[in-house]
Amino acid sequence: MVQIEPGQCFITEGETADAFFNITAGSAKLYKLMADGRRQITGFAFRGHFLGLAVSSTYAFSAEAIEPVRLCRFARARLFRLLADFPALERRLLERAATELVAAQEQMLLLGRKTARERVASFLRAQALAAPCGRPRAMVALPMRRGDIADYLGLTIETVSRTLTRLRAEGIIEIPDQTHVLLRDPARLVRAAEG
Amino acid sequence: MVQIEPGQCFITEGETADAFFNITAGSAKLYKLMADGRRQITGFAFRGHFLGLAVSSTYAFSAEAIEPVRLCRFARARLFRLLADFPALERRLLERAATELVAAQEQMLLLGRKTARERVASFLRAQALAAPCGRPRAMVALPMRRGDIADYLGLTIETVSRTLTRLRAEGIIEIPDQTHVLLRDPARLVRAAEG
DNA sequence: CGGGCACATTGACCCAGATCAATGAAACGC
DNA sequence: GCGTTTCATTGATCTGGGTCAATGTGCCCG
Repeated sequence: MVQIEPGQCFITEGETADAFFNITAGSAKLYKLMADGRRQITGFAFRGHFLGLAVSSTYAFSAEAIEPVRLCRFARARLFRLLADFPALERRLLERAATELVAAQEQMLLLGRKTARERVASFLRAQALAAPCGRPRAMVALPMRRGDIADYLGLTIETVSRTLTRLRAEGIIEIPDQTHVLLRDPARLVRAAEG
Repeated sequence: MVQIEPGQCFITEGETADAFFNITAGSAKLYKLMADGRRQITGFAFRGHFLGLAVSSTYAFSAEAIEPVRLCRFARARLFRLLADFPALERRLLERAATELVAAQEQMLLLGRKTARERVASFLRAQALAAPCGRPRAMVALPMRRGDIADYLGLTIETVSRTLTRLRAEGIIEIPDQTHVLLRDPARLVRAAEG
């Protein structure tokens, strides 16, 4: 059990993948960097997320805490022993991987084909649905910075900010503070997410 | 064992996911559609590829043959029996899923942050590496249409065409015919893929 | 309480790539 | 052999979102 403070990196792309993690609390961002500093956030991870299931010998992405993170760390060898002892775990990991693949495909559609407005609306919708608790909530927590949202949606900070402002002007959302968005008109948000 | 002709769709997004496929020959494109017809190709599938491992009850994407495809079709229940009988298969699927996740993350970086030139160069590079045979080849087969490449890279047909023309003008590639590209200067191609 | 810092918002302008519009160039049926 | 269809290429123009540049707005710490 390890505690990671906000801004601290606990997986680095390209390093030897000798461990496997399970987040038990907090939130983190997963990202890939290009040589010149361009960054793509490939996902956010919350409680229950498994990380570092690398097939290759090195990690394919980096991970950094957003809010304080607590995580269980397994050495790679120990993971394989666990998999051998508990077949149900392997099934569970396979299901998780399949779920993540579906999410990744949805994100490719977003990045490749959606407008800025559709991306931001889709993101807010997804955050509302994926929230730790069960059913979609009107109040969405955004623990990440605007720059993180931008790097997740393939946009710039300015475009994210302008788009949120426009959605607010249209009465679709409210922005009580920088880390929260209230979905005032979910139906129109869904329409904005499609086109 | 089923035979699918080019242009024929054998998985449809949203339909009940009652089967699981393994491609034994040919090539296919996997894609998601938006209501207004915008399309994102999330990947291409060749011999050996597993398809349709849906966690949810419906397929998350459609699949259509590019070249004639031969595939093994398993009913969902039969897959679960196979998984129970052959634990090695489950491990294999988990590895495949992890590999696909890594590829999906790389594609998110491409779609979110790379320029048109970098996307096309990255694509050619990846096709050279992923070719059915082992080591990277100079002659890359592109069985898909320009429109498929465009929808895979989040570009338009025109931009793909212009970018290929420019890479050829620079002496980085040759285009002997519409379905083949010869990598004349792999080192510069790699540089073009990064920035 | 007030200066400084980190982050977000807003405005003015620009450009990579989209769109619109011909023009090639294979492949096919007749 | 020769229209016809389909796909790719090329050119001209337009625009959504990027870039550059201030301007807010908390929040922390002395």
